[in-house]
Amino acid sequence: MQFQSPTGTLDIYAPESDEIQKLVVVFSKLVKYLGYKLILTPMFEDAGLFKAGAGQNADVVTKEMYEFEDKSGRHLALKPEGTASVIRAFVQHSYQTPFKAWYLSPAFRYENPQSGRYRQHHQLGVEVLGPTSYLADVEIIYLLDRFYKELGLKNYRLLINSMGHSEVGEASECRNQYKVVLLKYLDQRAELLCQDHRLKYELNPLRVLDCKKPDCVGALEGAPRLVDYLCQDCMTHHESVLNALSDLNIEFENAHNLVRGFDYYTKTTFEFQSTALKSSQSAISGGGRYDNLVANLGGQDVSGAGFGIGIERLMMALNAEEIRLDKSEQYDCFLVNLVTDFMPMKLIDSFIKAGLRIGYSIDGGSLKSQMRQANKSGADIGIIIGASELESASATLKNLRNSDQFGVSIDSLVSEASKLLATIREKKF
RNA sequence: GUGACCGUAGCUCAGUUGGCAGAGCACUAGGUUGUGGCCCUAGGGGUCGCGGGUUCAAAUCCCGUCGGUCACCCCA
Repeated sequence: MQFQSPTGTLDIYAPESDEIQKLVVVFSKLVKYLGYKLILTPMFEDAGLFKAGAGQNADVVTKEMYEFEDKSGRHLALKPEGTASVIRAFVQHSYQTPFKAWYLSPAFRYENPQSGRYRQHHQLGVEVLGPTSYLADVEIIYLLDRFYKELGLKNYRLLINSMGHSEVGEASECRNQYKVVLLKYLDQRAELLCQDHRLKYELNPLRVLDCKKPDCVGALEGAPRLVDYLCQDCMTHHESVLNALSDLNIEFENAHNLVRGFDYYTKTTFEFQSTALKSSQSAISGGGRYDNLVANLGGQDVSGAGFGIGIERLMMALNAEEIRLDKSEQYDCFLVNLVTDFMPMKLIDSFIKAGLRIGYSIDGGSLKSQMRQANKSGADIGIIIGASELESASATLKNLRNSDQFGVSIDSLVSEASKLLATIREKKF
């Protein structure tokens, strides 16, 4: 019986996994400079956590969540996004603020796969908990921009908006005031909206802003804009963020209709899009500020901000720009062993201790066959050990770039190999 | 959940009005004692996604199913 991976899931191996490894290393080094610590949280949580977090209006939670009961009837769900778990851990363990964490985590959503959309994908993300200042927003946006630049990504843009603030049941808050205005506007043009929203725009009028259908886009021309209804505090915050980004020479576009899918965002929301991607999923990261989320999940009144990067989408964007992150060959040296009772692991150990990557044929084979393997492996140096070499406690070192070869004693093999490698690389590169 | 297109060797694909399952690349082994890359020769590898139906005969036609790709909703 053969099995295959479930619909919408990916097996990722070299060379793609090499690039992902590299990308994670770049990211983890970068966030380390600003004090972020890695956090590992469970892949599944109480299903209620995500409902309380991302909200009842988020499709990701209401119709796309992998929910199940475990053997003792607990109602669990595979995490559809990264933030809720981190907040839950923060509250549960009473971590101190300012709290800065980064994560690498799979995320699961039961949706129909298409380009850039899978049932399991992977996210790199950060969360900053505690700070209320606009600087937190600026820092995480800076981080993303810096990250993309270090990867060599060029064709991307930053969309940014402010959602205002909105506490449960507080009609006076600026987002709620805007909602009333928008609703009034939509009421007058309901019949112009797309089929979907014509019926359900009242449920969550903000969602209509996000609609890409021509009907809705047309009906929204001249619609009131959220930024114009921000309260003083939200307005100042928003302007401070934008000014700081300008100061940092980080280009952005005001996206008055950018309303992200999770209910928890307040004030800043943003999205980075790849302009190199032709498919309809061009968002390569998204995030924002969430000042009520910690409290909503049972914690103190603690502000927060964070983002998630879709690794698969970032890979697509890198690919579209023809950026290869890890070009290195598999090995520096390749051991060709012709003596079946010579056990090579000791020799291999001495290469590893010297920091040299060494390949060898585990199952042996003819000289020709092992040389072919050496060639394919991309190694610069071949090390041949046969009966005659063993007799004289030596090995043959071969420069695979120009076919020169010479004998060296086993004792000096590692140092001679390093020396030869250095000369080859100096000439070649 | 909805819709369109597509499933033939590890990969990219050809396969005519239904008539013996193919190519290129990749892989393996050789090309005179122990030398890779180019070249030459040979070889291995396919229940034609799976199940049913029509037919003397199905990769080819019909139905179903699973998978993939892309799009909608929504999102990374």
